[in-house]
Amino acid sequence: MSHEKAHGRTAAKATSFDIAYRAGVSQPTVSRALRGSPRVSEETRKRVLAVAQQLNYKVDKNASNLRFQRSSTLALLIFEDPTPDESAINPFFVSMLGSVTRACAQRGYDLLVSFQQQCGNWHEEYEDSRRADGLILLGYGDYLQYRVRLERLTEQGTHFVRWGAVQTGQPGLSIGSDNCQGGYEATRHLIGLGRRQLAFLGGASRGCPEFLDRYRGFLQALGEAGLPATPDLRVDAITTEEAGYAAANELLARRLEFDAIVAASDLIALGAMRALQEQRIDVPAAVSVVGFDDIPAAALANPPLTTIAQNTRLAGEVLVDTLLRQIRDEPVQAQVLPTRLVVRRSCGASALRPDAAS
Amino acid sequence: MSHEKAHGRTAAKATSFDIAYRAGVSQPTVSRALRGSPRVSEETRKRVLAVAQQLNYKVDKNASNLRFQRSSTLALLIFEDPTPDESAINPFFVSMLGSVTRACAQRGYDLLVSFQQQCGNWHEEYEDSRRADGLILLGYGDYLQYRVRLERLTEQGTHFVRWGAVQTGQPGLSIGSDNCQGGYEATRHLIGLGRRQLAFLGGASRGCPEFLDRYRGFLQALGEAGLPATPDLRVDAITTEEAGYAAANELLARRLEFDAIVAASDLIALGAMRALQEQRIDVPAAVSVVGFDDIPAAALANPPLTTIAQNTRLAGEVLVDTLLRQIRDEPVQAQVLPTRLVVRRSCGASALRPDAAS
DNA sequence: GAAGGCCCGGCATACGTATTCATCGTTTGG
DNA sequence: CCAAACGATGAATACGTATGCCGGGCCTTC
Repeated sequence: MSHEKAHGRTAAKATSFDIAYRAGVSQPTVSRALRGSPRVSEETRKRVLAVAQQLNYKVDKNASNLRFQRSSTLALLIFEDPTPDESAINPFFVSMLGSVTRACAQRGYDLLVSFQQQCGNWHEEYEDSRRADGLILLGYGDYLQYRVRLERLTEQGTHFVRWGAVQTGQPGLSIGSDNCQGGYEATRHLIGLGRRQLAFLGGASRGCPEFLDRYRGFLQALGEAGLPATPDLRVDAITTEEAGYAAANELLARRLEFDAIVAASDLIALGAMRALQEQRIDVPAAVSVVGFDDIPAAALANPPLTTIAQNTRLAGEVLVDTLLRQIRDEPVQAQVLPTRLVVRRSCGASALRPDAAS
Repeated sequence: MSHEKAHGRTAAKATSFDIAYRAGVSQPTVSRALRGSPRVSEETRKRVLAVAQQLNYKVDKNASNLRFQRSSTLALLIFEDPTPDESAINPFFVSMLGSVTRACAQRGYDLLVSFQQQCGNWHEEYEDSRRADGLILLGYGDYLQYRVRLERLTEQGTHFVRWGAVQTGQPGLSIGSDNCQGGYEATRHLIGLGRRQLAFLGGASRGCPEFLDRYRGFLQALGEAGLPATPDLRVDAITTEEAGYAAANELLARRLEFDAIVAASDLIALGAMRALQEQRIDVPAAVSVVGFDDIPAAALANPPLTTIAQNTRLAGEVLVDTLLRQIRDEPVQAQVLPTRLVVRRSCGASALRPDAAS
């Protein structure tokens, strides 16, 4: 009956030996009883469980993991371009983080989260030391040295999945949204609203394959509609609000006619809207704007931003499931997830004309 | 020289015994050499390190933790009111997450992240099973059952720190911003701009102590300026954009004069701005708005939102350091962190008159 | 009535590391 | 020249769990 609650601090955590002693059985029997082995009688199991609960016993994860040669933990590594403000995390990644976290929890895995500078020897730190059974890599890749690292990971037999553009020849396994489809849908929507002179903001110069795919979709939609692709209506930008602002101003400085902007990300789109509004250009009356990602700020913007939503919830689950399958040596494959057009006011769908909704 | 890189998958990870064998020493010597014990000669150490590097050896965290009876891991538990969209995480918590993550990494600790439903037996799951050495609790507390849990944690001797309002009589240790000071600064700023009829959006009915403190600061500033506190100019709201929108509409429905709104959080403020703009009420010309938290969307809003910034970077460090001290049984104490007024356009500082900046 | 099968549970051990204690060889002081 | 001190290393063991193997009862069956 003595609960061993010392004065303020519990003396020592109960072990399976303690349970065994009080239940009048051996330690292996305790282990079997708790793990539901059929080799222990129902009566004994009940007794053991009762004692375990009474002593507030919990299996020591370290010992258990050591025995099992695993960690029942996954690691989520988020790569970001070094930002001035360390706490400003790309909102899209945040959404993924929440989704991955929940997917892990549902499957009985813990999740280790780490933000990585582009440098550093992260590739050695996690699975090698058995802190995690596998890695989830999140980030727009700087494909120069990044790729080399991925190759080392595969060499070492590390289990990992990567979020990003699905390309052939990539080392390792990639899961990503159908960026091309997303860019296509966004563009087609604008064309359906009567827009004819479309600009694209978001770069390929840094080689971000996601943005490149979105641009491909943009071009495809233009082509299908018989509209010309004007190279000068495309401006480079990385995915920050400031870059979007600068890109839009650059676009304005070129003094070309345009009545719509497809931005490669919501942050770019928001920056662009700010630039337009500063110049008293009405969104959406004069220029329609569409973003990509559906970050929280998109819905809060003024006007609310039409955008292409990525299914982060599904993405998290697919990432985790794929990784777990890989860990269990089951067959796995790259996967492309569908996107969804979210119509809000920045494209002027209601103001212009309500057709062309698919 | 044989690297043991099998075909695609490394046969088995190297252990300290493998290193020992190849270096011609015993396993304990390897351990000592790697941990920098002075009891091993410099020559032996070099030999061991060389072999370890060659075999890509990493200390097995599970075994090491088992031996040390710790996990070198902290757990961050984020509590949220159940939201419809699971991936919509309160942006302020996200900022804290980033900060805590970095603070942990700097101190050699791993971070386990978990989002918690308000129910569930999380309090038993982490430290009891040695998955984490301590807990960081983040969330606006529902202080009904929440408090009971905290008391159980202290009873069990679990190490934890809580982010939130610092109150006497709280079980456990709390770190939080000076919410009262923040509310005071925000209000005084508005008064300094000539505003005289100030409304407050954000509830105390649900007993959120943070909001209550912000309201106290609001009242204090009003009192000092000799302005009356009109009870009807206060509307309840939880911290979502929708709640802010609803609260502002409720306020408008009361048909009272007001020329400024102090919102208990940025999300509430953004919702309120949306409601005002829908009614063609100009922000900041007709009504100044101030928020609280400085979430990313605040800067992106139109007009950009004046707000009270919490020092999340400092907060993360203090949380982690305090927790680590507590784990090491060093003396610790609750701490209140300063806030900072961030002036943007929603309060009309530039438009009205540029005085009263402190 | 004896042999075999089955059900339960205990004994021994392995997982990989870090520390305590003992050992062995060497150096130094008397 | 011997003893004591010292420095470097190895042997043994503990951390807590999970499982292979074995043994002891009890029931069944011929």
